[in-house]
Amino acid sequence: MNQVEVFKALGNKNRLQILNWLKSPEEHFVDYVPACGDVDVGVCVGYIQKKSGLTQSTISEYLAVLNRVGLVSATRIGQWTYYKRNEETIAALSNLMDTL
Amino acid sequence: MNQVEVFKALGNKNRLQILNWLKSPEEHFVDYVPACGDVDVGVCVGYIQKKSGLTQSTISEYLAVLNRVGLVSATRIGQWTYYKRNEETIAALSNLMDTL
DNA sequence: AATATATATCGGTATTTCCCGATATTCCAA
DNA sequence: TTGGAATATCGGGAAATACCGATATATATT
Repeated sequence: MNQVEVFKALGNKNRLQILNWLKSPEEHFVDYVPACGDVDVGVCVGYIQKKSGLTQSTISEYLAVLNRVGLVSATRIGQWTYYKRNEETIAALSNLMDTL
Repeated sequence: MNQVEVFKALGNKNRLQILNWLKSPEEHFVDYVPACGDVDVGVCVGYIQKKSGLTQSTISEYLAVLNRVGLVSATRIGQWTYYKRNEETIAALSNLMDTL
């Protein structure tokens, strides 16, 4: 995990917001239904885009940033890409903060 | 504490480095001596500047940034300004990470 | 094959950040 | 009170980031 890059990714209110929304999709996304039955793959780009009010390209870019630094993971299913939090990285970062 | 601003402050390898050096000044700064007897006021700008290799103005600016977001605190004594980690903010951030 | 939908990528402008040199300010010492 | 030392602030060029619209790509439907 690249600390500096992770912090940069977190240094933006919209990305921070997205990360927060993804904590409880059912609460934040009206139309949300767990995508693959029992396997939770997260939330598709379109939902996040609508809720954010930013453009599709911007959100796609932001999700790519979060994905690149490992804060979320992506799953492509058909024409949708689902993003969900990568709790491992987030936990690792949390631990790292204790030794910052 | 402004999360976004704190993360921005942390999203720079030099500032992250400084914060790390300040964890154990006696270990990182050759000439370091606790400035005010038993009261630890931290490390003066000059020491940090020399170790970093960056210019005086840049370091002064970086320390101001860290100070503004509450990651360090400053104490002016005579012609020196001493900076030390603000463990309260750092701990608060660490806790906040758990609920990120 | 043609079309529609979801997402990614590209190109661009405005803003911010990085880091510098020069200058100002503050305090101390002679 | 003049000079020197430590730090802060100012002005700026280069690079990165924020966010957009337009276009490309991939998949699904007909």
